[in-house]
Amino acid sequence: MLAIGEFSRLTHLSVRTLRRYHDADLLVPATVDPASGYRYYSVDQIPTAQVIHRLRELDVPLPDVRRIVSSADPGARAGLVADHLHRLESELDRTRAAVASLRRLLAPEPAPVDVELRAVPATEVAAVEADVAHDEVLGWYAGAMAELDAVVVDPIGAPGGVYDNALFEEGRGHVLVHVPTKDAPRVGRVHPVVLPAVELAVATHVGSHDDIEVTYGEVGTWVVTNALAVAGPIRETYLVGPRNTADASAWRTEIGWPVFRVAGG
Amino acid sequence: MLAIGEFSRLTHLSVRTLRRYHDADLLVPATVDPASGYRYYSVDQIPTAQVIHRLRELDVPLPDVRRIVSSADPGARAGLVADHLHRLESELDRTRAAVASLRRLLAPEPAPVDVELRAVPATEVAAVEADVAHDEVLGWYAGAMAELDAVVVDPIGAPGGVYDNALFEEGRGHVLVHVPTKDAPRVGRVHPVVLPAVELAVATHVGSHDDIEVTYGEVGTWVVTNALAVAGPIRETYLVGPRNTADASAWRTEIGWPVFRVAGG
DNA sequence: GCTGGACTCTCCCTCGGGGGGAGGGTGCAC
DNA sequence: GTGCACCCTCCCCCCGAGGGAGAGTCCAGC
Repeated sequence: MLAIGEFSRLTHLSVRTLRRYHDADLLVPATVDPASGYRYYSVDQIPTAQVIHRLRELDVPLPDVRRIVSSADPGARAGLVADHLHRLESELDRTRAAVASLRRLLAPEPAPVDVELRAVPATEVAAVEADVAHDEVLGWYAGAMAELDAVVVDPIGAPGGVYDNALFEEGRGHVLVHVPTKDAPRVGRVHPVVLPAVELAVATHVGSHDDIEVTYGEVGTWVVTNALAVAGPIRETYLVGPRNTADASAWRTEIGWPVFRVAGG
Repeated sequence: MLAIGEFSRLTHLSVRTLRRYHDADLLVPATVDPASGYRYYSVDQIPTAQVIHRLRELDVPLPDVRRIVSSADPGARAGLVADHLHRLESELDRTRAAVASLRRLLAPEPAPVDVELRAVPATEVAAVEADVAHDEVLGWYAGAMAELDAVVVDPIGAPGGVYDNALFEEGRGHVLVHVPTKDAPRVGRVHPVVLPAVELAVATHVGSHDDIEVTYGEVGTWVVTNALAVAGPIRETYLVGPRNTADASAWRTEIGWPVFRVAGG
């Protein structure tokens, strides 16, 4: 039996952290003296402590660590770990995107963006929609678009998306992806939707979506300087996207922001 | 002039977050109505908001973000950003190491480790020492070892290190790297040191240092099961290391833990 | 000019995974 | 039997974000 200080020395986890792990039911001492409250650990607990240490280095949340170390079945354990490695990978993607975008934002002279005002009539489309959290949008989008592609055989234009502002303001919001078609079917999640008529401030973003926010900013500036105000969910149209070419620099995304004229303008 | 809600819509930063950035002097509204306290932003602030957004996605701490966006000189700004990208890279290394180690920890049957007790006499060495934070050890080590290599021309053995336990328990501690030699010089940070005589529990770790903790655990278990206790800073000896071969799987690191016999043993 | 509703303000609580330190009880070698 | 290192619990702080209460403000429509 090892006192907490000695166990700390053997595992390179601080005494404080060991106590917290006890409180969190993550690494319970082999015995606890009921009179003094002293924690005593067994040498058998060293490997467990090491696994916990590594998982925490990967920022795995404590409840998930508990689930992993308390799962007896090595197969299930490997699965849980694999899940977290996937999460790390997607975080890595996010980091890569932010780095790329930052480079362009800090580049000496960003290319100017042309913004125009366009009246768009009400349009019937085949759509899939849901309430989605901000960091799940990419995954949800891939699934929804695949389903649309499978169901809609005669698209009459480029696919698009409609993104509620709450998605950005509150981290969660309504998202809709669509393909324009006559007689939209009603299969699975796919169903017909009529997108309402709006007046859009439209700009075309060229290249990867990593720095699409730059174009959003340009549109926003244009909208404000032209005495307009933003009035509804953002529309995007994927003129050229991953389904057309793997070369992200060739992608063309139309960004449309519903606007209305401010009284004072 | 844009009210906070509109600016939020244009930048995809939440209203809450914008207020916090104001409090933190990070993104100060162009004007604040002194009577009502209402914040009003200018469209010129959109690009700044976007840079901040990206930096935060990279987990750059707010004070550092402030330093970056408030530095007028683009050169200095690029330098600050580059520093953070370096930090991201080293975090990535840490993640890689933790993943590799985790894989080995969860591997079905880890190789057994031979531990032996060895009396080591007092030894004179040429050393470089400092108080270092845990996450700076690797960088400090590289510099110190390079200086030792440059100064010590006639090493009579493999280099080594002595690591205070506080390094692990409190995240900061005394570290010493050394090369055994006769008549150690006193040049720059290099100076002679006599390592005291100790009794060491010694094991040899084979392979990359990513999972050296596994061997530490084995030594710890051995120490305890042999009725010994840990008594001082850890010693490592780099029998075969990066200076000998780039093939990490061939590295051999001797781990020595000073011990003394427990009375009851 | 008034009213209603959307918008904004400040202030405090919560969360997660740690660290610092106070104040007091324990274990054990001498 | 005494000194001292060790251990205990408890509370506060940190960061960067979100939730919600309660009150004040802006402005379009009437």
